Amino acid sequence: MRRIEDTTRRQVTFSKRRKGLLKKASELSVLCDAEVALLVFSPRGRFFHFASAPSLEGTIDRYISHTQEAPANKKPRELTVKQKKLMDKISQLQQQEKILSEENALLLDQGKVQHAPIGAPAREMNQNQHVQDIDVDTELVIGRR
Amino acid sequence: MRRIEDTTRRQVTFSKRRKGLLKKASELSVLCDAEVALLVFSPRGRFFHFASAPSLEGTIDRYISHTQEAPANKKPRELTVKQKKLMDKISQLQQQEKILSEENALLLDQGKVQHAPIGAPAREMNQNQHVQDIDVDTELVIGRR
DNA sequence: AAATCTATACTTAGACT
DNA sequence: GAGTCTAAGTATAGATT
Repeated sequence: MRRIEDTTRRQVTFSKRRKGLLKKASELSVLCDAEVALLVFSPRGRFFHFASAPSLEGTIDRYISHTQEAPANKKPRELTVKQKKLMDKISQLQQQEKILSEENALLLDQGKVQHAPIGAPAREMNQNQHVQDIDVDTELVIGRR
Repeated sequence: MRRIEDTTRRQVTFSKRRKGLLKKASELSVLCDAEVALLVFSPRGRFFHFASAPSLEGTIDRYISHTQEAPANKKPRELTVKQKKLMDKISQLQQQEKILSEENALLLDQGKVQHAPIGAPAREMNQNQHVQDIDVDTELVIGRR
């Protein structure tokens, strides 16, 4: 099976098979109670799709969630530099969050009890400021239309 | 055309038609030089897919870019699904951090207490549950483990 | 580009392994 | 669950409008 070289024949075949594929996708979802999403870009960039769920985005989101639950096959070597930066940012934020949580817990404790717990005061408060800001453009976050 | 009620028949049909659908998706992409992505969730949540492009996420990204109309809004053309997830996670963490910071400031002000030593385990601080946890695979984090 | 027609190839339900 | 077989139904290439 090869690409159809004749442009006219290819376009006609694309139209016919696309229609058939969409129909079969629909049938699978109905007969078998499956959630099906189909995305097709023509060679010239026109977009066609089918989604059995109320929205295509819904199924895409489900896929995204699904992949998050399967961490086993992820390889760090596939990551782009940008993604590394984002994950460093996450690490940093998680660290800050941990520090703030601990601090809050202690403050709450002090409020109830009359004195601070007798723990080793390892760090100072303004240690928080020492966490370097990683310059990730979080303006980009929106993403889901 | 209706859902097949008999469980065994439905499962067999799902298996057969799924295979046929994936094949036809592949054929369309090859014969007509189209970019095709197919996502299928079985009734029990198992995931199957086909992608003619190197990755399913690539086609999803193309769709996302495609739906982003306005050029006025500077949209990331190359935003991958992974990056989307990471940035969602960052948003979430930033939100949590803000909440914690405010709470912290409030506690300091109210109690007029000294800076607390850091390091005690955080307890009973998880009233912040209204921030929904986005399940990003932080196993991917590099160089922090 | 799309609709119709038709011969043929392909897919598939059901039964069985 | 997956592979095989087969009859019957379906999809589709090519021609035509």
